[in-house]
Parts: sequence; C-alpha cells; structure tokens
Amino acid sequence: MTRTGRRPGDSSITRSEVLEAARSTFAEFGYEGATLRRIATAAGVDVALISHYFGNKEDLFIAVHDLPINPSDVADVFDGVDDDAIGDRVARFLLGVLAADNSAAISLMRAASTNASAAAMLREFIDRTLIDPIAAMIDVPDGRERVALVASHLLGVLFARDILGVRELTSASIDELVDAIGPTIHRYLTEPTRSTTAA
Amino acid sequence: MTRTGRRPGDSSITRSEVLEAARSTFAEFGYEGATLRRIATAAGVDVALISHYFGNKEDLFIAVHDLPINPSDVADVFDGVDDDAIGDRVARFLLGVLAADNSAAISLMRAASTNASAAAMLREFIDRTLIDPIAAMIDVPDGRERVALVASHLLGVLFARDILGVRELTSASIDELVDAIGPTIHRYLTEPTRSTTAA
DNA sequence: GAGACAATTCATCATCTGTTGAATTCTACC
DNA sequence: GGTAGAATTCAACAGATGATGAATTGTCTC
Repeated sequence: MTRTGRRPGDSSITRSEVLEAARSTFAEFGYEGATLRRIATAAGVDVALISHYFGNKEDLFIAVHDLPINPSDVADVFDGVDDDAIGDRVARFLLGVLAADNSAAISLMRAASTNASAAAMLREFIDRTLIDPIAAMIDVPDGRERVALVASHLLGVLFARDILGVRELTSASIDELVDAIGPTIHRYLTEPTRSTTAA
Repeated sequence: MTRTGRRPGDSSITRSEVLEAARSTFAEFGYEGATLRRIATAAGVDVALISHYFGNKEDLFIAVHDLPINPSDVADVFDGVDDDAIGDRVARFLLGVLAADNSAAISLMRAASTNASAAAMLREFIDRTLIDPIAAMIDVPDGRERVALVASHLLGVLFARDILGVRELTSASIDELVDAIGPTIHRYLTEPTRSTTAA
C-alpha cells in the first residue's frame, strides 16, 4: 500500500511512532530478540527508515531508554515524609514508576540479561538514581548497601512478576504489593543491622 | 587438527564436555546469545555433533538445566531448625546453591528474560521447589504469597549481583549477604502481615 | 514554481543462525 | 579379522539479521 517516497501530512509523527514501537518491542523481546524488522513492522514502517533515523540498533536502544526517573524526583519523594512512612513511600513510588505499562524498566531488565551495555546502563541508572540520592538522605554508614538491597528486592519483584509471571505476584494489585513490601524496605532503610553488612 | 571420524580413546567424555560448555555458555550469553557454534567451539567440537547428541537447541537447554535442587532437599533444610533460625537457614541454603559457580540459576534467569519456555521452566521450578514445600511447612493462610516474596528477593539479589554487577553486592561475601537478607526472609515467613497481603 | 532537502521505500549485501545428509574414522562384537 | 554401528567432521541448506546506497515522493523557502 505505502509506496516509496515521503508521506503526505505531518511527518514528525512517524519518528515518535518508531520510538514507541521500539520501546514495546524491546520490552517484550529483549535486545537481541527485538529485531529491527519486528520494530519496523510494529511501527508500520520500512526497516531502512529506522537506520535512517537512529543510525544503528544500539543508538535506537539508547534513545528509547532515556530513562523515566531523575534523581531529583527521587529526592522529592522524601519531602516532608515522616520516618514511619518512608518504606511505603519508596515502594509505591518505585513500583508505580517502574511497573507501569510504560515498562522501560522491564525492557532494560530483559535487555540487561543478555547485553553487557544494557546491563551497564541499568546498573548506572540504579546507582545514580536510587543508591546515590537515597543513601545520602538516610545518612547511615552502610547506607549504600542498604539501598542496594532495597533495589534488589524491587528488581526481584519485577522480574518474578513481569518476566516470569509468578501467579502469587501477578494476581496482586500494586496496593497489595506496596503493603507487603513497604515494611521490608522500611526496615532496610532504618533498622540497625545485625552486624557488619557488607564491605 | 582434528580430522573427520571417531576419535581414539574413551569417547564418553565428549558428551559431558559439550554439556559443560553449554552450561557455561548459556549462563554467559542467555538462550539466543548462546550460539550452537559458540558452544561447539567452547567444547572443542564441531557444531553438528551437538545436534547429533541432543537433537536440537531446546533439548540441549533442557538437558543442561536438569535442575540442582529437588523439593525434598528443601524440606530437609527445615529439619530440626528452631523457628528463630529459619530465615538464615533458607537464605544460606538458597544463596549457596543458586549463586554457586555452578550458576544454573543465573543461566536460567538470563534465558528466561528473553525466552518464554525458559521463563516457564524457571517459574515452575520456583513453584515446585520453593513455594510448594516452604508454604506447606510454615502453614499460614497466605503462605504462598509470602514465599513468593522471599523468592523474589533472592532472584533480585542474584540479578543485581551476578547479572548487573552492582558493586555493593559483588563486594559482599555470601556470609554477609546471608546476614543482611536472613532477617528479611525470616519476617516474610513468620511475621503477621499488616493487612491482607495478596489475592 | 523551481530547487533544496527531508522522508520513505526498495533492492541488495555479507554474515550468522539452527539443522541435515553424507563421508570418514574409530570401537566392539563374533 | 570382518563387519555393524557409534563418534565425529565437512559441506551445504534456507532463513533471518543489521546495514547501506539508490530511487522516489513529498514539503518548504525564495
């Protein structure tokens, strides 16, 4: 149907359609599994157009994962929260942002499993956006290790729920998950450790 | 060097060498990334030999992941353990078995991220080997959901540590990790929930 | 309305994928 | 010691992959 040459009408739309198609395809199939042709088909576009816009596959991946949270957002989460509610607040914020249909987090997790540079992206994202600001706020000596445990727990829940499809988690609402996980996060962030936690 | 035809000497070794090469290659590259040719090279063998032995790639993957724990092993972990030590015992057992250089768990996690049948394998493994027996033993109404949270946490730590390479976790010893995570697992398994946990 | 340039597709490339069939070399049994 | 069969490699396959260059069609500016 669509012939060669430029389409009539506003053409700035196509680029964002490609991005959207790439996002959901990366999220569903991971880096290697998300074929340029699959993305192109999902976007209703020829393969070559993707290369034309984004150069190569890796640059497309990077463009897609211009990540959803920035450190100051995380800092805002703590604004005026009394200590008792920190766990819930963090849990709700992260689950809300990361488990959303947006699913950039799932996409990154899938890709990170088999692609070293995606793993580095996610690792640095966790570092810069979670560990750095949260550890600075709770201000305890082993703060970074504590936040790393919190992040691990969140990653694990996303993995089990959205990648593996563990029933006990898929059937729970975000509210129920926050209710279950919040206290754990709260303890990791506030409770004294039993001994030296990590190096 | 190696010419066509059967090699002299004991030939039952080769098969296990292929399995070992497949194990580590799957663990490093995931299902799609672990090329038959890559596995063959690692095993010092021609590609066709793999197909000859294992039929196809999926059967090879299944043969490799004849999984390391069985439910009765898990049950034994609780034998004569007083309630206070359950968390540590579970944490040490699972981290010890799953994070070992054996790395079948990492291999499954990597593959599960991009391959639906690998995800199903891991999900069922968690179900049958962790959730079923542990939930039966703690014997509380929402036991399955509690164990699912425990499993999620463990998966998350493995993911963050062995796949992402988060420094705060890679620099910790197994003992330190057990020390940090044990109490959390203990609470998930024994502490009363704040409200209804999940469906 | 002509010319520059952007958007889009088509055709094609070399490379890699899993799998299969035939050929060769060894071992085991009679 | 000859022969059945297993172990192993070689060669080749059809299909998919990411990338590139040329061709076509639209939009915008003067």
